[in-house]
Amino acid sequence: MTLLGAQPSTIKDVARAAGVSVATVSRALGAPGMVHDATRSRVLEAASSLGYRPNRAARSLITGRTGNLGVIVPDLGNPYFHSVLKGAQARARAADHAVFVADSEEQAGEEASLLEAMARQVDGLLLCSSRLTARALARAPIDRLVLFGRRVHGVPSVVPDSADGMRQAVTHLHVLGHRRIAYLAGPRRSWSDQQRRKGLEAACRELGIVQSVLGPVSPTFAGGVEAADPVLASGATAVIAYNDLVAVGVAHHLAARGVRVPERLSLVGFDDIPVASMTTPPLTTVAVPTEAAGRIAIELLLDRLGRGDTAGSCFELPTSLVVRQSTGPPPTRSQPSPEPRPNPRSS
Amino acid sequence: MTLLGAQPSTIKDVARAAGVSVATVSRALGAPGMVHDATRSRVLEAASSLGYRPNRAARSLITGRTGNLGVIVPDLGNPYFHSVLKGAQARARAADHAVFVADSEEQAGEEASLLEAMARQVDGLLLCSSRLTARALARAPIDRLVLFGRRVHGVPSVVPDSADGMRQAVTHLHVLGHRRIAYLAGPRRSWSDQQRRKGLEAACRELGIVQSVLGPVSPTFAGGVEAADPVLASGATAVIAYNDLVAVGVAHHLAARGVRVPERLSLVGFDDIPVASMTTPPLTTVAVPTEAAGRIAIELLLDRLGRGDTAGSCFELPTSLVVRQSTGPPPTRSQPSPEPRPNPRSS
DNA sequence: TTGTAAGCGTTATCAT
DNA sequence: ATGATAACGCTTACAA
Repeated sequence: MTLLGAQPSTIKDVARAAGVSVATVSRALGAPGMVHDATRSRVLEAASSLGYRPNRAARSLITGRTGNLGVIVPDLGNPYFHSVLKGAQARARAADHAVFVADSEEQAGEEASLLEAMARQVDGLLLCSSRLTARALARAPIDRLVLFGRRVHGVPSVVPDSADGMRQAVTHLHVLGHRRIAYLAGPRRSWSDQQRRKGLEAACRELGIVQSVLGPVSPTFAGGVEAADPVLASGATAVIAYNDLVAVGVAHHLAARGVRVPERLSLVGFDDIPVASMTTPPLTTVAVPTEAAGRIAIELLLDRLGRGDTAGSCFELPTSLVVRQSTGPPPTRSQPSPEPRPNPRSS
Repeated sequence: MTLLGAQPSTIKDVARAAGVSVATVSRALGAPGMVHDATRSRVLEAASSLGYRPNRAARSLITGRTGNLGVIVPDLGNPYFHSVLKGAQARARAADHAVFVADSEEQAGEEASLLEAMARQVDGLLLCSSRLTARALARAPIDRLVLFGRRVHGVPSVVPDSADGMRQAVTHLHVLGHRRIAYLAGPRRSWSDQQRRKGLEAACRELGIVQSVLGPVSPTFAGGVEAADPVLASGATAVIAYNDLVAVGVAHHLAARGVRVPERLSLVGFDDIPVASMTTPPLTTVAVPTEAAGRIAIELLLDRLGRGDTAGSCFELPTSLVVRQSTGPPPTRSQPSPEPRPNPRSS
């Protein structure tokens, strides 16, 4: 038990207590193979009885390692990143590394400044959905980087296979009978959005589906609310949203107008964040294994710190369609749905 | 611009470039009043042209300060803590401190071990909704602690005024005409739950309202789903849930059974997490200024590091009722609502 | 106002 | 297998 106010004991104290030199203590702890078994157990006992904890600063000063990892996300309030963070944190802690977390507020400038500030305090950095240009990334003040949700030449990365997820979503809708699908696009510069568009086009071409792209909209609940009317006007019988937040926004506005989902319009989201299963009806969505992503990204980072031979590697995560209740067959002509109520937003 | 691969420059390099001793460089940066103006500007120029950044480990070794703060939350996946974290992170960064974050997975044991692990690496620690006993807290391996969401004698803390929030909620329901209210309680050991119960009892006694306490339930969406039927059976015309997650769970199950909110039952949540405004109908809830809480908690912590005279202080945050659409007048006898559909969970 | 030098706690190098 | 000792980069007495 740690006594309050007592000075933390140092390696010297342990050495004295065990009757050996500090070098031996250091070895007993760090390179167990280099000391006699008997000596080591004596040292270990002394250490634990004194409650000895190595001073990280001192260690860092000489090894050049901090034992810290950093994670930068565009928005700590976005549920999509929570489980990435959770996975990252868990994996890092298992490797006895602490995790710094910072929020770039969706701004490239802020991200760059964060990068600068953290570079010296961490052994490696995980950048989630980085807003930085490939150029800026290449001249980052730290080269032990791993990217999540973005692929940039020469930087190891973990990305969800969005294109395949999109293919699954489109196929699901096709099987249900939909022939006119709209995609509610996210930020134009978003790498994920580009992947989703590619997947959409490929799948629609293959299945002979008419697709239209709406947006881009803000990748938020509010963005979805605003897009609901245009979606309805587009004539599509099903809409795939850039992400769950947008889909939930669309569903919310549709409910307020008395438009039934999925009877009148089928709705698919992306990411499978917790709220997707809490709405009425629960949202059909393309799940991304974000917690695993966080774990794997840190794994990659730790690996890179060790041998550093994973420079350009890219780990592609499988995505999977979670079918809930926001998708169904398209409305039939013989069984028309009631007229939508007047738009509550313009009243 | 930072060149890749170049060794980071040290205080020695700066001293050489400026033609002064390392001590002068150190003072120019840390105690501007102790060096000649001309000298200082020469040093500053040299430092910036070399892109000098002090080595935190070396500084820490001598000052005993790390420049880091830690935040421990019970669950990184719980939206309630996200904005606390966000506020904390922002305030810390403004004070040039980095933030470690860790997830105790709702377990006191894990929290204690995290505390142990982080104690030496941070200057201070913010514990959110700590699961530790007052005893364990008192003998923590670090005494620069601030608590959020809990009040413990001798430890500075930031807490929402839940009792008052509860009073506002009860009053709101009373004005609408409700005379039988149920409270869906959270974890028995939760400090917040105890506050809410107190507020409930006081307000109900004052207003002459019949109250009943249901639960405790798990403070999650699933907990709410499970509690929905008992709530309905309780005969109350309005229910206040331990938190928004529970309220949303109740609403979800009620919707599936065809029970209308608020026509048949009024529903109030706690916390005002983002999902509260995304449901249909949007949730009436007691808002807690969590982001401000994070900022203030860090403020308190920084203050404590400086002079250390805020030992037992407690900052009580105002709460405010956000009236949305899940509350309304109680159903009248003359206008009975339709029978609920058979329970979908048992079909 | 400035310089010199002694440490901070650890690991790593070189002896033994 | 073990010990003595020099670094690591910085702050801070103490001297000048």
